[in-house]
Amino acid sequence: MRISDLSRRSGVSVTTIKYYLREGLLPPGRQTAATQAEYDDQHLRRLRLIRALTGVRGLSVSTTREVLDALGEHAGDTHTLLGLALGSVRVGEEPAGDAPEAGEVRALVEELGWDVHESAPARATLAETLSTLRSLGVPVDRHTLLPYARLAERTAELDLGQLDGIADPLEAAERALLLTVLLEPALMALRRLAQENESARRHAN
Amino acid sequence: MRISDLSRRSGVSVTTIKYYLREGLLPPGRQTAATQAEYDDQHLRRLRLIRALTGVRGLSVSTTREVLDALGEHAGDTHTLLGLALGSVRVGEEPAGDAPEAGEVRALVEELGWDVHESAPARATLAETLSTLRSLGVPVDRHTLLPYARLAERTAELDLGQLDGIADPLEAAERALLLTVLLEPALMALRRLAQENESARRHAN
DNA sequence: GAGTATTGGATACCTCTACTATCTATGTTA
DNA sequence: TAACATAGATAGTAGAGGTATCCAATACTC
Repeated sequence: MRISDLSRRSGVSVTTIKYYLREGLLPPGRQTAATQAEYDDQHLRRLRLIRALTGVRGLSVSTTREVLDALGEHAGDTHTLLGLALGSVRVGEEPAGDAPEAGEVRALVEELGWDVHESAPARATLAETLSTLRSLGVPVDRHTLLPYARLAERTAELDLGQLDGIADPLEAAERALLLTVLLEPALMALRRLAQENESARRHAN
Repeated sequence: MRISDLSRRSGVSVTTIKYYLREGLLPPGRQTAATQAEYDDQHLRRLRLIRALTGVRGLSVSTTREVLDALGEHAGDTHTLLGLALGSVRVGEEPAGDAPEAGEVRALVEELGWDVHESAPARATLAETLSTLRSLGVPVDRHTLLPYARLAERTAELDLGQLDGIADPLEAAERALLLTVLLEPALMALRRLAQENESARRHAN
């Protein structure tokens, strides 16, 4: 398959594909001559994945590259991979600009009895959200978050349940990534609809 | 309060405040002379809100403006307001580029017994996600989403429960907005941590 | 085997977003 | 009254995410 075929079958322009190649999102094709290279179904699949992550979820090109690199490196290690996706990716070490709420997040995690890495970026996200909401006068603390966390546990069970029975580790890793990242807007959309419904119910009384 | 005080107390530079004024994110101050205007605590509050929406949640300036406008217009109408936030805002009419999955989303909503607007943008988000995941070979349908939706119902109950006992309608509207939009990254962070925990549990067996 | 089209690779350019800087006429403050 | 702040206008900037063009080498088409 040449670049024009790849373009036609993916709906992505040749210049954009070249851009992705330059940016290292897409691995180079197999060179058959000085000005010719062969691409295969892996490339097509990767290209669709790129468009899904940048389009649906709005990941930046550089974040997408990190996620895809991690996918390749940790293909056998679904457990590690699950900690890597989303905007809060930061595969390497992060600055960790500690919010004062970090301790409260730790207490929450302890109360939940969760076994999660101390360095998980999601912890910082939680602390930052708590801090921001409080500065705006919204009273939230770990007791507010606890019931949400219990629901998150059940969500995670559903997520992991969907990976059962996938033998190929690369495929399992890729599916984990897709379910984690691409399902996010869908879950938020469901929440929005549920809020509307719940609001209607309450006003009906 | 003059613009420099507003800047100092909010941590936002004077030039950026001027930019927000120009863009209509921040209402103009009360003019006291040709080159002087007074700002008050409302402006400070609004400014903090702007930074929270654009910073934490990453909303664009134009989306933020739409959300804030909606906040003012529908202050008394929390029910309507709840349908407006997030990246999928689109307060006005949207193009509605129907995915073929729209019918499936309708069936799901019906099965759930939810009372939600036919035009809710979250429906399109769901349909688009289904479509994208399928094109990548992930088998998802409304039966997959149903248990997630049940959890979303319980999340929405928690959300709405936090608005109880707020008398002032503008305040209730603002809090609804904050909880809907700013809690999103936190909920996704909880899900990530829960996934990690669940993954660890399963591997321990 | 000639002529036309396509390709990989390099470089320049473009559009949009979110600011940032500068200028001017007017005000305020010490 | 001199130094400094302010509103409002206009222009400039940096980064992201492409897009367009050029070139020499190669591949199909007759």
